[in-house]
Amino acid sequence: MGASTDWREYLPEDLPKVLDAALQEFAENGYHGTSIRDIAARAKLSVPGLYHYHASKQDILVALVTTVMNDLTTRCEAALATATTPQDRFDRLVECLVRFHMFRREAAFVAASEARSLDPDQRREYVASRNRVQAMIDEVIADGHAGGVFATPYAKDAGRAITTMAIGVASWYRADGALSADEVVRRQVEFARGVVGRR
Amino acid sequence: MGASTDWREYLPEDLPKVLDAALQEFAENGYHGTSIRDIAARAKLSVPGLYHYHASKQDILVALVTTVMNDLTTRCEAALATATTPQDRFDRLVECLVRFHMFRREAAFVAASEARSLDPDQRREYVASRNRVQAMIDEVIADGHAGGVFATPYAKDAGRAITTMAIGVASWYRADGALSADEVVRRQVEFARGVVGRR
Amino acid sequence: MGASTDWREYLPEDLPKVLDAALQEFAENGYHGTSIRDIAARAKLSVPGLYHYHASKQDILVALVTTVMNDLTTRCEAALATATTPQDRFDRLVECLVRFHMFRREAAFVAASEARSLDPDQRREYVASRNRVQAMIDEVIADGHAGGVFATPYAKDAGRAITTMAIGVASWYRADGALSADEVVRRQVEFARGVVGRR
Amino acid sequence: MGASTDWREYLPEDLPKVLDAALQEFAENGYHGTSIRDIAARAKLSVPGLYHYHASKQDILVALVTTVMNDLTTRCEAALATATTPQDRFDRLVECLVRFHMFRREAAFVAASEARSLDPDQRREYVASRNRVQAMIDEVIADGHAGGVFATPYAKDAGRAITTMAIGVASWYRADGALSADEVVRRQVEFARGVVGRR
DNA sequence: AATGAATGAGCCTTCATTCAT
DNA sequence: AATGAATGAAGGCTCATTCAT
Repeated sequence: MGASTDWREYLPEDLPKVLDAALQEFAENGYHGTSIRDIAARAKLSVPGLYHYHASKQDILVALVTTVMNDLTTRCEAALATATTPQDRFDRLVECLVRFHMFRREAAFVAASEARSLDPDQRREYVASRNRVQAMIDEVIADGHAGGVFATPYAKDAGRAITTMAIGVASWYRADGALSADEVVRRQVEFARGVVGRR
Repeated sequence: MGASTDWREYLPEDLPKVLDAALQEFAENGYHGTSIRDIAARAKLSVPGLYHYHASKQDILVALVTTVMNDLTTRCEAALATATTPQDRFDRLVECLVRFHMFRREAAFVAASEARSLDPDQRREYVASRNRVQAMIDEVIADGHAGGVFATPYAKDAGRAITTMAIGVASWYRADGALSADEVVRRQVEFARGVVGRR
Repeated sequence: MGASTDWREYLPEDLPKVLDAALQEFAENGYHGTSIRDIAARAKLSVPGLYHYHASKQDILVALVTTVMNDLTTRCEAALATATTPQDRFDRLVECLVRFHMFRREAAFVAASEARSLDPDQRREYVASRNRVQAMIDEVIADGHAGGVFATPYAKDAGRAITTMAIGVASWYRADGALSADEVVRRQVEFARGVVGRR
Repeated sequence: MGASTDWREYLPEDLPKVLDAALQEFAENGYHGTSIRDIAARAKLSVPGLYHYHASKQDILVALVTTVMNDLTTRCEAALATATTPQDRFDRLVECLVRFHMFRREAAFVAASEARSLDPDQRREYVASRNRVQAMIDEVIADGHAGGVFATPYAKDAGRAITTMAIGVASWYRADGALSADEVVRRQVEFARGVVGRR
């Protein structure tokens, strides 16, 4: 399978059952609103059974966030890999961000909203990860501006606006919504293009 | 004081000390991550002293969210009140949303992120409130499109994208940042204009 | 009004409003199940307003129990005062006990059930009071047996059985029940006579 | 072991340690006067250790009351089972009631005095249970009256008086008292016989 | 005489976590 | 590998009581 298509493909998430259970619970009630017993119950495990897989509640959040961010980073890199023109790179990266927040809804949402519940060290790693993705889009926009393609000279602000929009998609998108996934993507990309402007 | 300028003015937030303390704590650690003792300590009160003012932890969150949403709604209505052309209405509403999320940062953030921690009834009220604001922007965009001013036919999607962006500002804006407040507003309005497009 | 009829007469209880409120609450929920706020609310007083009348919650219970026991003792003495024959003394004393537990239902019940919630000193006084009444009936029965009127040689056991029965009346008697008060009294006296036996 | 003697036999109560601890505490200080910490301490458990066995303080009371009432009901039925004549049935039932309140002193006392601390549903069940026992004695007395054995036509009132007396025994009986257990029983049965009268 | 505000101590319950079996 | 039993710490909340006004 070519790397150029990989980043668009979303198989049903295949998390270990503990992480899957934790993901659902964290998405619904937040990290602090979820007890280890809630997770164990959802995973159909006894509490000590759960500790067999993970050393602590924090450890579960870390595993989850790490998995999500790795997935996102890998896909973003793949999305950029095969594109050459700034416009192409921009379009693909935005599409990648949007798709990720559509098809990895809960995971993306939990990572974004529960990052603050991470212990300092892990939070730093998360932030670094986020920043890496943010840097990709900032750079693409700056390049596009330098290349006379994008109007906005505020690459960083525009980049932040665009990632914010993409993250927001995780809050409302449902697979069974009125629009097809591709149409949702198309519109979001169009909005993002509007943010950077044409020259 | 003219109603037309009111919505731009942000005096230092003047919450009762308990609500102020709760606001800071919720903003930093979330509703479930904050204990009633944390709030009492920050408010320099004993725990029962706190219960003298509020019947429960949930009650505090409700008071907070209600205050925020009333403030936001009132300002948005004021922002629209004196404007007539679609473009003007759009610009003012976006400016209003952005300013609110800049100068009522914590409150806006807490309302948005802890709505899920509200009891069902209060959550419904919050959602209704949110929807009222959302309807304002959707309508302005739809009007602008009908009037040949805005390019996008996707009023609802664009509206959602724009409020998402505005909410996002609450996550990073700091009064002591590099840009002046007015410059931040200017750029965000420009991005929002890009989302709906010119015709 | 002659002392000989006094002990049969029960005007509507005329307790100070705080004691009355406390009485109802203690009767319904017990001393430990009642909060000072419950009492204040029922008495339509603020909490400090209540402390204006009584130094403590315990103080209220003491006032209540003391009042009840004084009333009971006085009535029992009055009931015995005008009677001469053992049978007469027995009948009147039993009638007095029964009536008291009918018409001072809550008070008698609270005194009996919450004596254990009294501080040691007050508890001792209560017990002494109870014992005084108990001694009256025991003595009457013993006299009756010595005089060849009552069959039972177990004055103390019979006395205890009879007071127990009388106290029990407070648990079920209602002024609006099927039987007239006098009929209830008549039957209870008959049972008591059965306990001591005829000779 | 013959069913006919079973109901007279009282082995040392063999409650689970938590229930046993709760029983002693409730007997001494009442339900509301007892804290979960008191129970845990007496049971030599930590507080959460206690919650491993029971879901709540109320749950403990329910378990206790249910156990007591089942025991009482079973014994009363057994006591009646082998008797045929009204007098025999009466004697045995009274003996059974008295013995129960002697040898299950605390439990019987707690059930009777803390029924009001039960949640409404459980209270209803308790009352139903009590009523079942009450109905047994009422019926026996009524039968005896109909059969010309007992004088009293007031079966229900007499029944109530007798159960009241029996319950009262729980308040004062001590195994190390002056009288033998059998003598206590004998006297109480004699009193009860007096209440219903001979014909 | 009466009240709003306040508190130390304690309430029942649940937390994340561990350990013997 | 899996579970029942256990715990120190902390959760939200209420207690009886006091004091400034």
